[in-house]
Amino acid sequence: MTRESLTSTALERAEKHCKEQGSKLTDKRRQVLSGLLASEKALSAYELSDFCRTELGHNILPMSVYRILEFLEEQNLVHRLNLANKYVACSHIACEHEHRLPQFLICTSCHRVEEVSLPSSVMSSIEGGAKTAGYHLARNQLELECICSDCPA
Amino acid sequence: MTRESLTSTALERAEKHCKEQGSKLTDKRRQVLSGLLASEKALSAYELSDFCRTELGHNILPMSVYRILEFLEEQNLVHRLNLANKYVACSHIACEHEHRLPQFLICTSCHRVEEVSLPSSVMSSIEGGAKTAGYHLARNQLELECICSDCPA
DNA sequence: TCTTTAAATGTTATGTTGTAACAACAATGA
DNA sequence: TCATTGTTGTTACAACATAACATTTAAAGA
Repeated sequence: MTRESLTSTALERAEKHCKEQGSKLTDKRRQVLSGLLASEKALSAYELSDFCRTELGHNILPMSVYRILEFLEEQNLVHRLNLANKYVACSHIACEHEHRLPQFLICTSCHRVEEVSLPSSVMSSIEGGAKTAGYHLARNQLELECICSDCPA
Repeated sequence: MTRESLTSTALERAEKHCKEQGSKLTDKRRQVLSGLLASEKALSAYELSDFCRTELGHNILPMSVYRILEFLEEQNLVHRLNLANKYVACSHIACEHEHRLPQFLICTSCHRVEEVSLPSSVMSSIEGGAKTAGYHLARNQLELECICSDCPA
């Protein structure tokens, strides 16, 4: 399947998903989401604003991008990477997977991001380690600084 | 042992450590490090500049704090938390432990930080998961968003 | 000791990221 | 139509981080 058709499938699904939640995927929101879907790598809000303008011809100021990303994140359509202060589209919008807790491998060199699911045994043993120290996980989202196979070590 | 004596022990060790590396723990660097040691929680460079001035009477501008933190991080005397953009003193300066790969439990509510060591089996299984996806870990530093026992869930 | 050099810190300016507050506009339902 | 709510536009500003260059301090050699 081409990237374009994947994107349009994802946008359809996203629209349907929003409708089910009683909210709307407006034009601007669709533009921001399609920007993220079109990007190979994680983008900051400012980068995404630039990307939408220069690559897609959509003029969306950074402030709006922030608001829209916040909305999309609530809808689980995008993920915020706290380690990089950047955003990625959820890689499961266009597929039928049930939504699992996401873990991210972030290439610190080229900012490519892979969304994976580590074995639940790993997550539970991390949770156990935290509990021993008197903490509990606030968020089952793991972000790992990596180097991807395309980048020199 | 009191907090003060722990701090002075840590400063002695830090000075010795720097000497061995052929570098120097200058007055300013000592002041910044003692600020971090005195703080209960992770601090940003600006917060640390304020803390040094108001609590310790040391006037160190943020620009200098950044430079000094960079130095201290190279010496493994402080750790930078990318998840929070803040810094903590290494909790093993004053003890004789061999230095292990650090993992951090960060309370997102009060910013207290616990430096722990998860079982190496956990780390290797994470590493394995990354490898499967064609990535390898750039940094064996794990940062987890948590809630500590003092904060309401 | 004096001089030269390098390292550390001071200073100013500016770039980047993120949020607050309010105005304008659009969609919806009574 | 009018009132209400949600969305986007606009301006201002706060917080975080770095660049460039000046000044001071420390170290090393003549």
